[in-house]
Amino acid sequence: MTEITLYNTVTRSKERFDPIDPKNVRMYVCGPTVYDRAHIGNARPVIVFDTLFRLLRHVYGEEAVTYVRNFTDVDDKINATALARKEAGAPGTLEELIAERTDETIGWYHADMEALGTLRPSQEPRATAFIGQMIALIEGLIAKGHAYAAEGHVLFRVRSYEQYGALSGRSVDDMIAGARVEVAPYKEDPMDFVLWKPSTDDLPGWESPWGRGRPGWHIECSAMAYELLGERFDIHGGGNDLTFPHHENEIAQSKCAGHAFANVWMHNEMLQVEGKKMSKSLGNFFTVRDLLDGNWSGGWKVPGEVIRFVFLSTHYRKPMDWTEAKAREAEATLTKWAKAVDGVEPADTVDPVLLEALSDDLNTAGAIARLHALFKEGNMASLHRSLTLMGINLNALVGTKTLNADAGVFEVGGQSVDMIVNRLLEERDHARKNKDYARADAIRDGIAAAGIEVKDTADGAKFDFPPNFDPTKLEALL
RNA sequence: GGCGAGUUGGCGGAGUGGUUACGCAGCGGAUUGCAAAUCCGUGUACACCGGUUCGAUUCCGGUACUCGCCUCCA
Repeated sequence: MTEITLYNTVTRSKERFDPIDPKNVRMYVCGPTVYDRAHIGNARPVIVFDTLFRLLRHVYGEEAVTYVRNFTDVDDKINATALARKEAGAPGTLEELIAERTDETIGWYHADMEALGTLRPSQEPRATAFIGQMIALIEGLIAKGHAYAAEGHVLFRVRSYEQYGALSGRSVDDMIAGARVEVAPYKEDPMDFVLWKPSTDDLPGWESPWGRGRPGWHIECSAMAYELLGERFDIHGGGNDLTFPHHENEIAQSKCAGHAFANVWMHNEMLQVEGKKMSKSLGNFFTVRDLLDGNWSGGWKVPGEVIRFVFLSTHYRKPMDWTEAKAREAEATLTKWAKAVDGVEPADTVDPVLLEALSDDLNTAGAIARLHALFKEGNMASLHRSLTLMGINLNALVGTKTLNADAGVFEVGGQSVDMIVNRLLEERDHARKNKDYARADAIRDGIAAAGIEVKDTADGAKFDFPPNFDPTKLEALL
């Protein structure tokens, strides 16, 4: 049995992973709040934990691993989005808005994440399907003195849980000294956080012992993890920004409810773009869809496999910088490998060096170094198998773009650009055959002036349209 | 202010108490009408200051800088 080592935030060290039950390995990862498209920062935990999911399935068997990732579909931001849409006169109820994002077949989230080569989790619960369980959990906490109702709210009594702060390494007193905690009149203590809050008639709400209301954010995950994975499970994951308060609060709620909860806590580091925190004001905020569609500062369509590869090239516990240069490099590497493994059957067994790297706290960068080595050794069957294990499917990258691809949208003088370039390249071919290299190079240089690079391959001349392509320059050649 | 993470060659990015990471770029060569692609070869870097040690980039302490969290942002 392959030994897996994982870094546990609780102990701040790498530990050997010992599943509670090797035939039933359980992992919970906090999923998205579906108020908008997933941005590329959201994609990091999705890719990281998908890679872990694949590794666990490889080691313990596909049927032995349960991976739960929730949708938070009750939240103030969602309400705000729905309200904004209503005020703009756009059709669609709140429920339709949520479905647009989460639906199994048409939802944005699945479409975007699957483009990144991620498997569907075993279960993807929506928080609103577990309101009853949340209420039961809250009632239990009240009965044990860990929570109290006040003015339609129910609050968790943080001081009643001595271990509070253990995960994030901070003390309650220090946090209060930070003076940024919300002080509401109904709170016994400034640190107490909301388990349940009242809803007005125009907001989503459910009947409860404390009146019509909706759950707080943290209780959702405690309730769903307990319901779907049991009172004790193996791994709980999420972004490092969730460590506090979200995960700290989950632990407090679940432990006080009498659950052992998660053994290992894993957190991925944050992502930046071109060296800066992603933000709309800096113009470096992209959704996954923006990248896939070429609607970002790089201006070109980044294949999902390339996005995945860029993410995997940095260890998950280190800050990662998304840059166009990295995306270019990744694309070049994957294109090279795609040609190499095209038509090659994957090996039956996984390369042990690669598996060892992945098993060492998901050392994906080390694993990629091994991929390079396999390529250099010419072991394409093993390379293919390794890529598959890491969720990198290169089928979409096989073959270069040829003359007719993506070209029809440009027109010069009423003729489509692919027609023009095709004709010019035919003329160039003719010139080359007649050893009229001056004419051949003049044509290539002319096309290059428009930003199109022409390369001769074994299958004839090929070219790509770069982002700075300027079709008007072709007029000089007509 | 409190807590935490990080600082590796031109760039990206692993790892290790003493031996080449790896990739990209660059440089040299092969091949090619010329380019491109491909192939071969080529690079002793680990923020700073102390300490431990026979020996530290790797362990310990401090300094500087960067970043994150402390606001229901992955």
